[in-house]
Amino acid sequence: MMASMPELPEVETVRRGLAPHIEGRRIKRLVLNRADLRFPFPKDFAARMEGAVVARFTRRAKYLLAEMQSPKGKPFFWLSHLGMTGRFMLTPPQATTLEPGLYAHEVAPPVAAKHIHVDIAFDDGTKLAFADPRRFGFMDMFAAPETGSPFLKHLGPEPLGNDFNEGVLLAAAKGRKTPVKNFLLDQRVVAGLGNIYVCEALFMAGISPKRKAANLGAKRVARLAPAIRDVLARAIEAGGSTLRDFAHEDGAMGYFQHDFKVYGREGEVCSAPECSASVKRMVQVGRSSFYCSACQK
DNA sequence: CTTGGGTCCTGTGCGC
DNA sequence: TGCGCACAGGACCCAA
Repeated sequence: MMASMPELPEVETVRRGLAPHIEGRRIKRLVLNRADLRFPFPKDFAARMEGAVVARFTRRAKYLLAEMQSPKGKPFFWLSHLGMTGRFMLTPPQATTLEPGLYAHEVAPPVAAKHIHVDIAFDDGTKLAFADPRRFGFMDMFAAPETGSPFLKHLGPEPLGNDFNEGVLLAAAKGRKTPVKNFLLDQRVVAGLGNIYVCEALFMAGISPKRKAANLGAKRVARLAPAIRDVLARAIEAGGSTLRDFAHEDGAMGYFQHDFKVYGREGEVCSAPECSASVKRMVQVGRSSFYCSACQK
């Protein structure tokens, strides 16, 4: 079993878990326990957040996006990125203790107090904390998405949305000399994939991570686009089941227990039927690629 | 425009 | 047993 890093499916699961608890609630108080995460918090972040209502809690790529309704000013957007180890922890109004792991995206021990960087209190008593030991996460604030934030400006299509298909992928791959692995990690091509799901999608599509994007060809792209969608959709389903499970047994929620086919399985026998090759690992763009050289061409 | 490399951060797990 | 180091990862930034 492997804890998974927050890529699109994990972020979506966090969104679904949190949305019903915070939508429509007003932030009474927000406390920053430090001035920065990966980047500094926006100027006057706490002051501008206080008093605002979370009108809608959405997602774009790996970003959580809250539409905030401010009584004293214009609506704005609050963006959060979980980085590698970022987690939101929710305490419902009646509860007295923080519930560590609730909506966390990975198997993790309780977070030390020193890693809790943001504390939010809502007007109904709901509390929300953001913890991130490695501080690869960050938050931002802006008036309009797409134009207002450097993080959203150049994002490609949502892989599960209507704007993503083989045609788009094929067009984007044209002339790209970079390996398909690097190509799919490029958020301008398709938004929300990370190292794990790129490895899995390429395995599912039978494509070598080393293949140049420009040399994919229509046939492989026709396998790749659905593979990307399938691998993400199934992971979201798995995340959804962890959300449902939590309602019945407390404690273990939000923990993904994905069964990856190649990721993290170096040396193991390939899971494809009839294939006896072993899963290989190599480094691309400074990150591990796991693949089966017999199945992926 | 494309591509590659450096940087940020810290807990974990390995080898010696 | 303890130390040092590679590794995990996303996204920005800069240079060529």
